[in-house]
Amino acid sequence: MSSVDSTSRQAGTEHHRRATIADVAREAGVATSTASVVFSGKAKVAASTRERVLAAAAELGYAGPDPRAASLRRGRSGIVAVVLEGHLRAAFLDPVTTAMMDGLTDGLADLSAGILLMRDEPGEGDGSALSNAPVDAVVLIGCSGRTRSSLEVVRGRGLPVVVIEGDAGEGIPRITLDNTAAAADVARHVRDLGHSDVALVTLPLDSTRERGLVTADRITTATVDVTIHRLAGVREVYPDAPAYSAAGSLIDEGVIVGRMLLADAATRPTAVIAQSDLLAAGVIRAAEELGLRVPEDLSVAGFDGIAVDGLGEHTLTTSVQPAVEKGRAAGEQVARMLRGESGITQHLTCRFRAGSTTAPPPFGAR
Amino acid sequence: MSSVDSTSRQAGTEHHRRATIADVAREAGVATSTASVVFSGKAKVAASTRERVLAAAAELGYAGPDPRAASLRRGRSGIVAVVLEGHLRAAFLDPVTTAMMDGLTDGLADLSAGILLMRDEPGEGDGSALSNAPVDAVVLIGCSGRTRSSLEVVRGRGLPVVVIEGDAGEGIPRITLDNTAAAADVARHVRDLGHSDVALVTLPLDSTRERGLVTADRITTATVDVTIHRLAGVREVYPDAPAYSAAGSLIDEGVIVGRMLLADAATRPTAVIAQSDLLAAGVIRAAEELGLRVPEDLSVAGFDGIAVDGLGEHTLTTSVQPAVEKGRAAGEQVARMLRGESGITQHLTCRFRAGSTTAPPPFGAR
DNA sequence: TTGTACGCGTTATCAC
DNA sequence: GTGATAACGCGTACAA
Repeated sequence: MSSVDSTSRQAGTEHHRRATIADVAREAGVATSTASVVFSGKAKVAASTRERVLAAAAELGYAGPDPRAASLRRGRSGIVAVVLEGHLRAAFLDPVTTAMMDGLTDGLADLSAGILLMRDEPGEGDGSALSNAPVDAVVLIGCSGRTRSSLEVVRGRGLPVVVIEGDAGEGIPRITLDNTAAAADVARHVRDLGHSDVALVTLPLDSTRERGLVTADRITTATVDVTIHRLAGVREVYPDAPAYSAAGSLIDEGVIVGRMLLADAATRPTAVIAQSDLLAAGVIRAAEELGLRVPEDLSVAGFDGIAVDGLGEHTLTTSVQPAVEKGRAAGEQVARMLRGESGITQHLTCRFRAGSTTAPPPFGAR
Repeated sequence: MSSVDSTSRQAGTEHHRRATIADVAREAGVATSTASVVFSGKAKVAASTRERVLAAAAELGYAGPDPRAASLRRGRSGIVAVVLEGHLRAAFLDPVTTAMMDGLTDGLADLSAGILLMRDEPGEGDGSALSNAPVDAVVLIGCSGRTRSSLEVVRGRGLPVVVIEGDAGEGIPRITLDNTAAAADVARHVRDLGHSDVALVTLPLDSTRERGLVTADRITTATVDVTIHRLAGVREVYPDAPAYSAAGSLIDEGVIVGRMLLADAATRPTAVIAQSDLLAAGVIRAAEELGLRVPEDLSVAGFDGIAVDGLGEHTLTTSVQPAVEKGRAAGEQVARMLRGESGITQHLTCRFRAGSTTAPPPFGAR
């Protein structure tokens, strides 16, 4: 499947030893501190001196201060770790996560810090990569039980931490969403349209990601806060609506669960409220397969307010969560803490958006 | 939209100064070197001594060696930079990229290196973040003209570099795909089924991402290698097939271009060959909208071999590219170069997969 | 097995 | 504006 082809010289196999700033200074006939300042720009240097230093650097092939040494001296590496759970692929499959990462890069822009991707590996024993990584701060995403181990490591090192959508305990600033209230908003919209026969599609309840009917038992053992909160919100309006959990936030999962819900015309609901836009898109797909028109025959609502690739014409009725904002807020808190100020917990709110996928129930239904 | 809620103590605002390994050694009544060895495990230490050191560390709240100092001393930071072009969100929207990132983490696993995400920011002047980041090596992804600036910086610093799907010039190891041959395979399959009336949907030709008919002019000014090569492969079999470029590798783009191709029954092709699975999925969607059955009325082939979320029943006829392998190979080359060996350019090959979306042309259609 | 001493490459501080 | 000096915190020859 692969073939080795040509070799190539390794970059870095130069003469002997890489030039240091001291070498450059000597070559230029100035003090090392002066050379340093030329590169950092932290003080004024005569134009002529600067020239000489730069010339010497070019001469010696010196490409600027070694970041490792600079980190040690400054006590800052300019890197912020982002800890995700599970495979990176899974994390980035979720549009909400990627939007959030985008916001994070924005929020961190002032620091011009890089983002170090890390998985929260439960099996990794003590060390994990987090203990050896030269990072200035850590952002924990979706801190469920598993992320706790990462948290210990981080606190032990005394690094600033921000948690997005999760609870890391006392004293750790968080970025949270009003999931319950927002879900209730969606449910009220559906109720106000006249629907009384409603089914719910939830995100996974726990790390087993089991697909199927959500029973009272399963709710009490659920561990994923987002799922729990959004479910609670809808249940404020529809206390008895049946709920089915999906194995993930995927269109195809929505299709599968959608078929389960819609297959039997006798028990078919007039509206489906899904806990994510991807699931909602899947439900719509399932409905269309069955020849149902959305929203005429079936109303479908989602959650997140992302642009679903492949949804086509429809504008989903949904609750738009400030995904980019979440990331930005986290980035800003990190910046604050690095400045020595205290981190602030922020609650962000979602905004209901009425789309074209919900309408009054079909005439005659219920 | 957001509300400040509660403040919290900043982690890291401790007593006075963080304990160092020297403090721990003193407290434990051993030499610093002994304490160091206890943490690194690079030599044998008497169990009793180890205990004392660990106890002292716990006492002082010492959480292990400072990674910044360790990096300087070792000359390694344990971080590999991955340079993507454009917004992170856009990059991670592409399933191929995320799969590749997954492979990269695997390939880098031996090094237990972290991945530092960086954008190739053309506007960022000289420095960019790359010059100040304490990284051991760099992986450049999709090195088109723009990534050149990053490349300069990296070479200047003498860091090992690997380029995935791009050409960075002499002496830089690359990971490439046999795009042309693989595309030709797909085209031959379609031809062997009996299709002679075929249309192509291509990826963007250049950074303008213009959507529309691909003319000879546009091909000569195209800059995206992947697009050019895959197009060339198909044209080996169908030299005169009309091609339409999409504005990106998205299902919705496939839908748009698909409609353009299929709207008019008179000029409708019997098969569409798309340059990515997402585009193919969109074309299928467009076909189904128009009441065409796939593959009975229209054959559709893609490229990539990814699992398209939302494609439902169909198994796409496609060329499966070793996306994860690409990442893994890059990771392995980085590992090699860090070991002091020379980097090797690797050509990976795609594997044709016949799916359920292609079939002989409808009876009567010439 | 344990201890001593040096240097990794910078940058902050203070004099000049 | 420039120069000398002292850390930054650790790893590791080398000697004991």
